[in-house]
Amino acid sequence: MDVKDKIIKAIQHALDSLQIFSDDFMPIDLSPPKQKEHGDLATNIAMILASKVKKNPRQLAQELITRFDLDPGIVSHVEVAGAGFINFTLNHQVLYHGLLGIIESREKYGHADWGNQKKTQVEFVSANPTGPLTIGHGRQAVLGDTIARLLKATGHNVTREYYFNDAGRQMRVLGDSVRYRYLQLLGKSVEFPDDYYQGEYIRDIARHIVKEKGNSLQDQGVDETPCFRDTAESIIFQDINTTLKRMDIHFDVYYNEKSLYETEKIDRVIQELREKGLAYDLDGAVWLKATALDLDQDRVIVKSTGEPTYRLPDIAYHKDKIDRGFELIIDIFGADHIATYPDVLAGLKALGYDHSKVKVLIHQFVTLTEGKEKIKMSTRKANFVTLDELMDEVGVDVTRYFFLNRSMSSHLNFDLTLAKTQSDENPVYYVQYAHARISSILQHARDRGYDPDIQGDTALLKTNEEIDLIKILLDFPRVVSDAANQYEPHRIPAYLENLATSYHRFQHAGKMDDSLRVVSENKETTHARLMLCKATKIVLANGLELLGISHPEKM
RNA sequence: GCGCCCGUAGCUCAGUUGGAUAGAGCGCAUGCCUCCGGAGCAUGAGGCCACAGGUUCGAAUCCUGUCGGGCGUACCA
Repeated sequence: MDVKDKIIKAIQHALDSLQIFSDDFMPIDLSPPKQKEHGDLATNIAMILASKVKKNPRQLAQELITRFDLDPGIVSHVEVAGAGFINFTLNHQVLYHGLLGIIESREKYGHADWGNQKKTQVEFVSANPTGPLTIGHGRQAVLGDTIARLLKATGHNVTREYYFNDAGRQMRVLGDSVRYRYLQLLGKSVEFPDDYYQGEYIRDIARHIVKEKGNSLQDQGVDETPCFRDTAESIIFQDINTTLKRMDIHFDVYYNEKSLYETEKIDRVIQELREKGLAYDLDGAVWLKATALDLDQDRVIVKSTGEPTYRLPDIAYHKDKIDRGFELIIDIFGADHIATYPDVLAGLKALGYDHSKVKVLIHQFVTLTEGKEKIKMSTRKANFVTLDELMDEVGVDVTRYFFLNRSMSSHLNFDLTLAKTQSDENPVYYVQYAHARISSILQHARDRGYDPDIQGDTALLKTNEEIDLIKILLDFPRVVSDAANQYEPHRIPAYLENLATSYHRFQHAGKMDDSLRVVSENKETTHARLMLCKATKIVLANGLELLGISHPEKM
């Protein structure tokens, strides 16, 4: 990576000596070109500056490269190409050196420390306990967990948090739904309301209550005994946590909205807003003067019934996050919450807080299809596929990979029949297979008397397949840092598939040509190639680890 | 009506923040192992990057408009 800095410095030097200064702060772009014929790194600087200094870009590029002072031990070749690109080819020594670095760093390879242990919170899932987690929640759960993993790997001090509310109207309806099922189980003929929770799990909870309490609650309304609601909540929450654990997702903090009331944080927010003239009364309700904060309409924060709307606790909650010292606060929401967060940010601004610490990531919905049928998901109507059902069907690794494979801003089309029938052709197996295959070849080498931990002469690695593979391995830290920095986990699977392809190609070469076999009579090449295998295995494992996906030794 | 997201191969999706000849997986066609894992490798067919303008050396990417789909636009969360 210092290699890149050295080249940028050389370019900067050349520009200085030509008396070219770009006054607007413009970083010099130096990135790997798409095609390998164009070298390892390329810059477009000559094309960008050409018009400013009134020169033809190619000519300017020529002038620049004659002024470069680069160690040939680092950059073996520089050329002007295309419309004025400057392409750099790295000396293989740089690659060999990097390869050794991977093996030394092991499970730390790809990790970085630019997060500076910044106190970071990732809030996700945050589903109220009204039913089992669905495929829709799954996308968010996996995204949130993986973003947390990426941030941790880049040196952030990460807290995973789950925010929930077990007090509102939803929970009352839930409790009453259970009560109705309970009465039905006791043989009462009561009609189950259409807009109540229809799911089978409600019956299960009711059965549980019958078992525990018999018919002793048959004359109790939902407001007279907390039993229906509390039992439902505790069973459902347990269920949610079991599902999350199954996906290897663990939260550090469960934050209950209720506590915001108990500690009077809600009241204080209203008071403070009033003092600043940013809240006012109208029609018996309390309004947030959002128009004074560049939003298009004012919003109710306390209803005329005296109950707050979701906005108020959300503002108080985010204020509390900042008060707890978080310097980076990541909220992961589904597209249905798109309208709510500007009010929350405006509220924070109104309270004098730095809302730029809050990053709101919106993921689009999962549209579920079965063949060509589109299924509308709704917890209330019991029209959903649970995450557990999905994992039963395709397994945890496939489930996680499926959600991570695509960018969160794109709508995810989930074809159930396809997921079931093609599960063993999922690209996740392709990546895992490469890892297992390496384990196997390392074992094979040991069986033949080789010690894979002996350091070989890396300079013997020089076929196209070997060099390409090393270059991809060395790109891993950049990919991880970019993925973390942009909150885009899907870059990791894309990278891993590419890496797996490159590895398979490398090992396959030995099938076509004996002199390219990894394990052979030639001790020197064998030791060198085993190092390449080991380094690849490390990167595959580290990458899969970041995704929360297993990296089996055997499949 | 207004706001956000999306429109790229038959299907599902990438596209390194504006770069060189637009990619992968699945599906389709054709090849490749007596020995390191065939859950693999190679080759091929398949594209008006939704459409129309604009910005510049250069646009799938940025701007404007149109069409199509999703989600919002609550004194629901």
